[in-house]
Amino acid sequence: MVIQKEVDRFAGFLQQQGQKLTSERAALVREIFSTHYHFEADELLFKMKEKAVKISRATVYRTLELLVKSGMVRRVHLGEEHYHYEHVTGNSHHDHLICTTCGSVIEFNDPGLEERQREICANKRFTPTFHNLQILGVCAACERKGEQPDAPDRVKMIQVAAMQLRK
Amino acid sequence: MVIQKEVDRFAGFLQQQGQKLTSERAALVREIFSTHYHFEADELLFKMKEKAVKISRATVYRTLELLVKSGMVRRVHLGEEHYHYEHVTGNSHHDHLICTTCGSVIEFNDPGLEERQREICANKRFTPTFHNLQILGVCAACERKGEQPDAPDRVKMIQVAAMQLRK
DNA sequence: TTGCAACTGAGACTCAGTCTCAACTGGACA
DNA sequence: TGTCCAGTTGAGACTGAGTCTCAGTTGCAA
Repeated sequence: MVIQKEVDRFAGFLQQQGQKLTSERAALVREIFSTHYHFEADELLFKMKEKAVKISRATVYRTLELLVKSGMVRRVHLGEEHYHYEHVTGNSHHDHLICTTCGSVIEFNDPGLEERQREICANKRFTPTFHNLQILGVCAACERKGEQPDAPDRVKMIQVAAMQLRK
Repeated sequence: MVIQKEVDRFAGFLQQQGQKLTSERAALVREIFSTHYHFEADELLFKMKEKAVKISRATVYRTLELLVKSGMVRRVHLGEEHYHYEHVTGNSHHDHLICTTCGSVIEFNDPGLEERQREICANKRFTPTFHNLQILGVCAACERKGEQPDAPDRVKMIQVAAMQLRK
């Protein structure tokens, strides 16, 4: 099973660091790699509570940090909000088109763009390690519907749920 | 004087909105357009206190919002931290190379890169309105010195100052 | 068993940014 | 002048994402 492979990969990383794979950490890895691609820390916390898996906020953040360290998860800024995370499958770096109307995120990878960036860095004698490109705009579906920009329902829902969790 | 031109431009925008140019707003515009290019809200607050100009945190944020609305200032993410702002002179859009060692920010504008992005959007039937590209890495000076990544002193200094301000 | 390091949850804390509200300002009008 | 009123201000409370602390738990090796 693909997800188990990711759990094992994480276990290997932890072992290297003299750390352990606990049931909480395994559950988080499974959740991250099974259902969603881009997610927020609070969203993850909410999903775990929903599934009656008892995990604290601190553990979620701690595990995300370890996953980022291991290279299995990446921290990204989507639009102007707080952090989002995305899991990394293989080595495929990609960038994001973000619809400001419905909040949907389209990923893309363009070798030409990457090559041009390398040239720019070379010209400026800058050694790049990572880059982050977001293009904000309106997706084809919203363009057709002619909808006005608004906070997407999914985001609102998660925010409300997260607030209730904290009480 | 160039700065006065910016103050007048902001006054014109405010008038359009049925709002007024107060001495606090003018002082903030002068500060923003006179000395620094990229700045943080707290850094601005600190500079105003240094100059014995009494302006509250709320007013700083309110004025920044108005400046962003007017198109004279842009909100950007540099690296992984909170918001930064930069003032917009003319229409020159640009992107950022961010040195993770010394924290310096190098701006660049590359028409080829912009063109490639437009092509990608066209392919995906996505209508772009704005984009945001940060390339993280090590600048030439730090590469020469062979320094280790660290939080830049300037940033630390501002953080300490901002904390003391809040007391 | 015991010792010990890694780990956990609960909740306090931090900090950038927002909101609220009473007080102030300055122009319009009587 | 006086007063009305919309726009603005500062002080400080509040919000929410993320971090830190600490006492209790777990699980492995000796």
